[in-house]
Amino acid sequence: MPELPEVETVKETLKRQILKNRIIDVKINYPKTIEFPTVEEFKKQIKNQKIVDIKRRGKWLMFELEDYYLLSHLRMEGKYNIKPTDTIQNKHEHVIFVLDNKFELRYQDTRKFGKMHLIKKEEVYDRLPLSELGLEPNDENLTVSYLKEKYKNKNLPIKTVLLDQQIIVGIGNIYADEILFLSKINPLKKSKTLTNKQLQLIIDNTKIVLEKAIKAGGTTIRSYTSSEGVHGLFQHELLVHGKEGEPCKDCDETIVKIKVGGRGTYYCKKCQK
DNA sequence: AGTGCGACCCGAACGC
DNA sequence: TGCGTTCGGGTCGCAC
Repeated sequence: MPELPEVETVKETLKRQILKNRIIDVKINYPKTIEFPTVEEFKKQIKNQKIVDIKRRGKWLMFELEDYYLLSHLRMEGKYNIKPTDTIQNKHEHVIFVLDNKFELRYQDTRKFGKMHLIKKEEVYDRLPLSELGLEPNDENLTVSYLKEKYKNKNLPIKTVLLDQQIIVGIGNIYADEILFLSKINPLKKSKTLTNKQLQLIIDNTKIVLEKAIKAGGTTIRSYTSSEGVHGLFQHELLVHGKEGEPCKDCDETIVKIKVGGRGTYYCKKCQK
């Protein structure tokens, strides 16, 4: 389940592997992965493009090519494998980028939820999916007044708005629980009723949780070998998420699980009033 | 406009 | 080699 830290780790790993390689062909085994443009246009346009750089915006991986950006969202289970051309394809490798060095970059996604876009470089930030994204967690413009403005017309629980990628990018279901636990805020609390102090705590803890997870992703990533996938691991220490029935790390109260906006939500009733 | 929910997927976990 | 059902995760599209 890649969230921002996992995407960051994948980005760094791939940069060490495939920069400067040229895509000489692409095979698309599951066409619905390609969201834009059409599969035929996608194939035609990406052919013979060199991979110049790899970036990230929110949870989107951005392969910078010569004329295009290839945007790739891993959703829950997307990962990239780099394998020699003659390696048998496994059944979950849906998009195969044939490189000019006898290797292939293969997008593997068991759940088939991941999406790709191929967009002209000059347009990439001005059109979907990147145009609507909110601030990166480490953006200096992420302030209490920014959140106040964004939250003022919403009547939703803070847990729900933390997942809104149009406000802050990169927070997924797991990290949202962790951020609220550290901030001692009830996930059901309406976001527009939060105090300045609580909003500042959310900002601080968002940065802390995501940066810590990026570091953990960097240290636990499996190194690439020909038979192994390149993918982010999610192995850092979680405080509340998934801990239903276990004692709170702070007060020993039993962690409970509820649904907020349809999403499994874990919290401590005593610490997060 | 904001809000809620089903759809998209399939492996794992669960219930019997 | 048990089998059918439920769940979850991020995002979008649709209905209200």
